Amino acid sequence: MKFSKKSEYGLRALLELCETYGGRVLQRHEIAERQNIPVEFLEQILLALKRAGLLASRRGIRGGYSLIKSPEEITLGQVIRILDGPLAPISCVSKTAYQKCSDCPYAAKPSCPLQQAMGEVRDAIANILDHYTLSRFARTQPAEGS
Amino acid sequence: MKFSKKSEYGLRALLELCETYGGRVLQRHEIAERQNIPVEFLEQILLALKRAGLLASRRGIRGGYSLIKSPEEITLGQVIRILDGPLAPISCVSKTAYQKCSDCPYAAKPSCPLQQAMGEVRDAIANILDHYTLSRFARTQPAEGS
DNA sequence: AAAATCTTGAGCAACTCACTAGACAACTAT
DNA sequence: ATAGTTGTCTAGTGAGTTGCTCAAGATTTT
Repeated sequence: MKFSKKSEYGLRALLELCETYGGRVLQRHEIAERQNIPVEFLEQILLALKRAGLLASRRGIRGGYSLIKSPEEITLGQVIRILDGPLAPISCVSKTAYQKCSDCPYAAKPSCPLQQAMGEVRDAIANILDHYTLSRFARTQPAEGS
Repeated sequence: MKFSKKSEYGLRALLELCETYGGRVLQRHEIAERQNIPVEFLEQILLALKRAGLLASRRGIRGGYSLIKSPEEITLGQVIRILDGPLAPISCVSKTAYQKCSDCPYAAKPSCPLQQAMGEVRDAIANILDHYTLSRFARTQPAEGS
């Protein structure tokens, strides 16, 4: 039930991009250094987020990445689905990527115990992550005491 | 955020063992056939559940496996933790297997946005799975209509 | 003793994860 | 224009995990 470094890095990168939202662009190495992420790996992540429409980028000497959607409109659920795929713990309960399980003897029957239980889990996870906005996420500030 | 075949097979096997709880033992090939699980793989799973104290086994010609804890006392959370490890989506929020994240810049600070969000997810998952008993699980019967 | 079952441990192909490398495209300062 | 700096794309790779198989051994019943 782990979720990947890719999502973790992606969310941490967005934390940085939130701070400069509406202002200047950030270059990959700035984000990578501040968040301690391997720069080439980070790049793939930023590219994926760009293709999904969350980020814009500019090349060249004053280039970099910037958020183009408001942090209020982006949820952690969206980001994780972009980077990690569906949230559902097994694909027969996924709402975004449903797939009938082939080997389960209950697949044909009207109700499957596993589907019932995992459906509840899926809903609980989605309920949190799809309502957790990036702005709330970024607001959890590391109280810089010391 | 997937969880493994191992857990899925384990839970499906326990479904069978619930039905004969208090009665006769079940042999691995019986469970394997009914639930459509590769028999040698199933074996490893049953062994793990035995070592964890959920099952007893007997060798020899009238041998097999049987539940030794009441289905009321076993939760899906327990089973999944035995077979798949901790429920937490990242290890810095695990209650059963906590591990400080090494590369996160917030690790030293009093609060980490990721920890906050993932902690909520962990709690939600655990809250469902640690209260979902095997007996409730097995009660979700495939209404055999047809 | 023989047959059936569980037990243990090793092995393995396929896949995924986390990351790296390198060629290429675009922008911009001069 | 062009050199230099940045993002873009595609492919590759080593380590680890998943899902499963195989073979030899231990234990029980008949």
